[in-house]
Amino acid sequence: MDRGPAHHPLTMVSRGRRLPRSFFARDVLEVAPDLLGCTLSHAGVTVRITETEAYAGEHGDPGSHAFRGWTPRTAPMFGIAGRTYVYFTYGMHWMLCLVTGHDGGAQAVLIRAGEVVAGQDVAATRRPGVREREWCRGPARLATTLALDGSATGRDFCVPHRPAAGEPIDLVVRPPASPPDTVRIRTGPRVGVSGPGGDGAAYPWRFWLDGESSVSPYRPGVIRQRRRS
DNA sequence: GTTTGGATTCTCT
DNA sequence: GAGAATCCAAACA
Repeated sequence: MDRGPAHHPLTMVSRGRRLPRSFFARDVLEVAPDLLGCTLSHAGVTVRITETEAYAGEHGDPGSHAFRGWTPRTAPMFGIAGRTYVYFTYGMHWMLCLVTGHDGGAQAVLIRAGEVVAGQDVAATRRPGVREREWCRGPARLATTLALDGSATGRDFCVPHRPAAGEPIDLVVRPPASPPDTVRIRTGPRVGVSGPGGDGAAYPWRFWLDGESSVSPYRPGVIRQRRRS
């Protein structure tokens, strides 16, 4: 398969249009790198995606939440591609995943980092005292800057949605403003995944744009010692 | 019912 | 670099 810009899937999508479900209904290992450079808009802030991670779902990926099968929390991952899976972790952080692959395959792309390209004034109010470069440097920071939490999980972002007062705010994923920069895409082990799923040789499923300052630093997964009470 | 550990971030040294 | 913060989902008895 030719992965050059001329035959890149994103060249088939009009600028400014949201990415169609067919873009997400592909294997997660194709979608994750293709999302680099795309923009994500929610609640008045637009972020250009610079780092993603692929999670292959129920079968064959021990690092995925879906590895143990369907649970109420992971239910959105088992739905159709083009929906969100927003989950809570470490007692304080929300993270955004985009569901991909065939229906029920439980594949998802974790959006790890990005660069704010619009709505800087809004972002600044959500990240007071934080330097702009750090606003979306890490999945939980990105979710905070985009005002994403559990109310956004399971939402279909492939269809236009005009929210009424009090309804969730629309989420939109659009293709890059310029042709995809496939040359700069790098791969490596996933961040913070403990156990076999964090094996970079078996699962080099983290993708980022080389040279981007917003890309989060790599940390291997660790088993934390529980605090004594 | 209890226990365990987490796809992280922030602060302090 | 080390350690703390924080609470939920899932596993287990």
